[in-house]
Amino acid sequence: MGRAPCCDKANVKKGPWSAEEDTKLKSYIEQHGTGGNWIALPQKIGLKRCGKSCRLRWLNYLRPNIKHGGFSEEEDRIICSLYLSIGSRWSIIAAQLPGRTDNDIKNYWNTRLKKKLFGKQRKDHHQQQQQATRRGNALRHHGTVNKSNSAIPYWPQQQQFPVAPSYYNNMLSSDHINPIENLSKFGAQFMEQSVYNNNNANGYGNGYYFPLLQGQSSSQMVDLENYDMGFDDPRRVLCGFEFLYGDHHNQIMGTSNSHGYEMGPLISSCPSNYEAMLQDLSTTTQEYDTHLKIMDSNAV
DNA sequence: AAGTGGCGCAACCGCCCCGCC
DNA sequence: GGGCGGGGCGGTTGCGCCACT
Repeated sequence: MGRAPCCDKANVKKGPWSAEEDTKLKSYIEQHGTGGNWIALPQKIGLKRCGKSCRLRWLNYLRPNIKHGGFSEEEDRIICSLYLSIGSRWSIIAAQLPGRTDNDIKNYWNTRLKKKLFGKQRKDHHQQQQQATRRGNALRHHGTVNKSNSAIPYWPQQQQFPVAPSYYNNMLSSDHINPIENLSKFGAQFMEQSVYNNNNANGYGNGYYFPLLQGQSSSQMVDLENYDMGFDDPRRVLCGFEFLYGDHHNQIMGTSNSHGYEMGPLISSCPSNYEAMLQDLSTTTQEYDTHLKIMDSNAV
């Protein structure tokens, strides 16, 4: 047996709120507060709405100092880093962004930011133009940007490497977070070790994964024997995603010892089919190098 | 002009948490 | 301690708008 509904579903109005309903709800709460009981609130005001609906309307739209749309780069960055840390706990993320609601951030993530970060399959130029036009129109329609911004290009395409296998999770004591998977989602690049060194003479076999360092293209070889940069080496960055390592830094990046550099355990093992996944990638190394150059030129 | 598909957003649904009795 | 019920939350859906065919 399910629990009783919070209101009489047959006698409540659903769908978009009218201006009159908004006014009623807003003026009442501003004068009397919620009274600590949302369920009873609509009856007091004379609204044929579910209490939960009233709460949602107030929190997401009517309460003061709410911002809609127009997310800044800084807000993007905060959302991304928090999402990586805590996942889809939108209320907590929203608490870090004054004026933003969890619903707004959730929508923003699902409709735009996710695409920006995950990238999409490469589409032909025509399709990208189409999407840019449509998005610009949509933004104009909702009044979030002015016309001068309507021609902003579609989200840049992000090179996608397959995510690390889930059994890495077992190697983490704290929680379910899989750093490689998450870093990959956010654009961090990992290269299969055999790309750099095929002879395995140093004890590293195929199927080991290196973070692709900033400014480094997949065509550049890395000499494992001399791959001994310290933790403070400025080259040791993952295209700007190093701030996302958190507690898993050593597990990803490994440690230095008297023999030189050792990859972290999360990089130094993988299932045999991972290589096959890599081979299935349609994007070639050349395309990726081009992508890097574009990123570099955009960064200037 | 009509149909179609993509997109973004508001709102709903249903589950879980937690305080109260 | 256990049940109840309101609040809170994340996932999902519905709808309007627009461009394109």
